[in-house]
Amino acid sequence: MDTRPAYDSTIDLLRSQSLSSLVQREIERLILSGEISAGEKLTELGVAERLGVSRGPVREAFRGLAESGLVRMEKNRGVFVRTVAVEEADEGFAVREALEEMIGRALAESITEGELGELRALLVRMEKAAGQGSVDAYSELNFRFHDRLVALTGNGRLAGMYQQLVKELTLFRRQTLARSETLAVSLAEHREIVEKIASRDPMAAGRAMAAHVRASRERMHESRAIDAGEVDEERETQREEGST
Amino acid sequence: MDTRPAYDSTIDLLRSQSLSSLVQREIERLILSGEISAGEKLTELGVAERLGVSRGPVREAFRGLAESGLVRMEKNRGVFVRTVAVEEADEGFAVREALEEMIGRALAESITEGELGELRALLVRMEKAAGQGSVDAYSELNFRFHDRLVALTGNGRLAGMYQQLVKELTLFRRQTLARSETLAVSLAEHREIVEKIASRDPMAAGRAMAAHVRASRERMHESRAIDAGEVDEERETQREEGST
DNA sequence: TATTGTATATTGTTTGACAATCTACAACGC
DNA sequence: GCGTTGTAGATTGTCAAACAATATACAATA
Repeated sequence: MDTRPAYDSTIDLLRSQSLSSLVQREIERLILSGEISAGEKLTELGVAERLGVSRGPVREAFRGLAESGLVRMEKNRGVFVRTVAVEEADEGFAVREALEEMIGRALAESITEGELGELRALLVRMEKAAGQGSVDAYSELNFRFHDRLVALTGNGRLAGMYQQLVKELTLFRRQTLARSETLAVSLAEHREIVEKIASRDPMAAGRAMAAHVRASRERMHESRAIDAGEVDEERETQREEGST
Repeated sequence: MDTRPAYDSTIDLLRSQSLSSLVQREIERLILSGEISAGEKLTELGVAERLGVSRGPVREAFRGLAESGLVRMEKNRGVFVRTVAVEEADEGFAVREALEEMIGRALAESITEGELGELRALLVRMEKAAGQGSVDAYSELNFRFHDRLVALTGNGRLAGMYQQLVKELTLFRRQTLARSETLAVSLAEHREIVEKIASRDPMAAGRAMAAHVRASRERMHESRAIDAGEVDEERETQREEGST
């Protein structure tokens, strides 16, 4: 009865992964990609039918998502995709600043020439995307850049917390640097980061990372201010979120 | 706000909390208090009968606990209380160092005289406990001290991540500074922290916090080394963990 | 001794059931 | 008209029973 393309090799996957985990990951994907928007209510039956499973695994997935902060469960009312207020986003940015500073310091001491080359290759691609004003491509590379940095530290716990934070901030707004004017600025900051890491100066690298996060947060606030001005009568939760 | 013994008015609680949440919190308590020890296998039926509920809520609780990192789920094998290797604990300490540094910096800029008094009162009690060589009392106060610090930052996200980390480190070893000889050293570090925060020097306060975490990690390693020497033929997972 | 087979326990998932609660809406009284 | 009350329907929270799939322990076999 259920021959949809996306769920073909389900059998193989179920040999190693529980169905609940797959459901959880799928819902997470739907949320982070924006196919399910913030604030939206999720019904057990609705998700269960959409994915072709029963209520049980869906309930379990909900609990996992709630624990990771992507949804909010209200007893007898349902689960809602979490909405992140700007104040919460600021808190997240503050923590991220501390983590990125730590990443910068660590990498300045441990990075290899090969890894530096990898980062510089990413920079080249970011430069190209920025030159073309391609916000989507740049954002994707930007994400990859930071993800790679934290991975290079070799600290799994750090990477886990970092990604948890990024998910939340993604939830807040999927286009932090939506304006193509800011791409060049952002790119320069990334160059500075790589440069400081390459100089093997932990404090300088940490400062560059922290400064970048602070600047990102500022850009986020500016974007918000601009949007608020344009829309004027702003109804934040209902506004259409542009696709990426 | 919630000063009831524990299981007084279960009915009231169920009005606002789902049974799964309560089960999850109870299992978490059992784990962190050591009543369930690291590495132990938890069966759905066993926990369900122990708490007088059915398998469903227990499964959900397990998923929540797995997401928060306290248990590990292996498909078709069961859930196990997570064991934290020393390498993982080190990763945790590294992240905690970054977070505590952030806390120190923030508090140096925002703390009030009243809050400082509160911290100094805690220091007095810690001094007393250290003087009596009461490791248990000191550890408890130590925990309260740091918990209070992060709360004073007003950054909820930071507090959340911090507590998540502390839970994991608790899981690793419930007695980090088990040796009464180190209490005085630890106390001095805490005094230094309060002093630097009081001096309103963010960088100095951050450094004091970071240094304290590094020293704590060192003490943890020393304790381990001593234990290993005593036990010699060390079988880490089976060794008796001292109460508290 | 190593391998294979088998019994048992546990997990993973489904289904059905039902009480509790929320939500929306209609009926009612003022 | 407007606030209150009542009711119906939907959804959640929990339980229970069932069964396939898998893991584990142990016996049988080569």
